[in-house]
Amino acid sequence: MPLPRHDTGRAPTRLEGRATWLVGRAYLRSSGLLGAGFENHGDGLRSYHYRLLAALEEWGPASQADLGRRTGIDRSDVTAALVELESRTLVERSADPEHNRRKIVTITPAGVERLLELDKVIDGIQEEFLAPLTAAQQRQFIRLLTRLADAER
Amino acid sequence: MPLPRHDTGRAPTRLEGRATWLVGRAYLRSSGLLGAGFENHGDGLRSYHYRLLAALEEWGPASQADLGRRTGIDRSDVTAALVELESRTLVERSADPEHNRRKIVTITPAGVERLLELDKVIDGIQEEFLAPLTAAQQRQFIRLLTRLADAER
DNA sequence: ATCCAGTGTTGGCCTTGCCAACATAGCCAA
DNA sequence: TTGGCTATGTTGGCAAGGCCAACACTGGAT
Repeated sequence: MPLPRHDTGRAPTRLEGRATWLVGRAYLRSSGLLGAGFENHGDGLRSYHYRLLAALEEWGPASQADLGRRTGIDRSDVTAALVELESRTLVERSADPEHNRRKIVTITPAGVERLLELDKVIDGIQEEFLAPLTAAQQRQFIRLLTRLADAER
Repeated sequence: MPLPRHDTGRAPTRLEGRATWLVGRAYLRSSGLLGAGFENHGDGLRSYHYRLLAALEEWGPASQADLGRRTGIDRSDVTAALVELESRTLVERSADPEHNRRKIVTITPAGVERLLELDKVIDGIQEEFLAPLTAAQQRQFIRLLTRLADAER
């Protein structure tokens, strides 16, 4: 999958030291590893699918709108991803009996199974991604990163 | 300036703690801030333009192909960005006398000026981005990030 | 003289995150 | 009860960023 090159040459020094630049490069590596992981072991599923399966497994059945709100995925993208998941019987969609427009989405046993497989793959990628750091550094990195990721703006 | 929402709800817990997820969120925040900065003070220039100006200022005149190799930007995108920069007279392109097909790109005084302005904007964004961390944490974060960003794979 | 590698350009593709419009369903108030 | 408001799922599209392929050249190397 689209994995950036940056084959040759270093970036201009005014970029090299900047946090935003480094975060971009780290993200590039991260998403490269994830992309490769999904490609090799994901059977065509993408990160959206994983997120939705995880949400369903953790919070139980939900409407598509709820799913979108809680995962931060747009309604339209939720629809598309669920259609895909349903076609693989990893998920079931049924009409809400008390609200005919709404659909209740449920993860199937096969969906849970697939989710656990993906978990393993993704855990492996975490190790690979963090490999350049010692265990203590990894903990520290995640601590700092959490602060930054959750910041107000 | 596409800035993600994630209005409601936390992510599933299996995502929250993972480094790749956090890096993605941090990158989202980073690129959101950068996008806003370019939008407000960038006069329509984007990150490609900044990278090219920076490369030209730091390494001096270069051919487009060299520029692409050294900044990691695709040849075709280099062309498009340079056309834009040239139309604002931030850059000059002239035929290489000893290789008629090649073009030598040079940054103009106005280009340097614009670059320095953008530098200020981007420096401000660094502060904003790193604000949740103490100064010591910021140094540590950048150190760890550098290791991760530059890793082999 | 011929082939090959490099150069700039055009045009296209894919992915991720969005938004807008639509038809429909339920709800609340007047 | 009727009207309006909001919520829901769906379709279709858009934009930015990162790519690739093809093309017409140019200059060297063989």
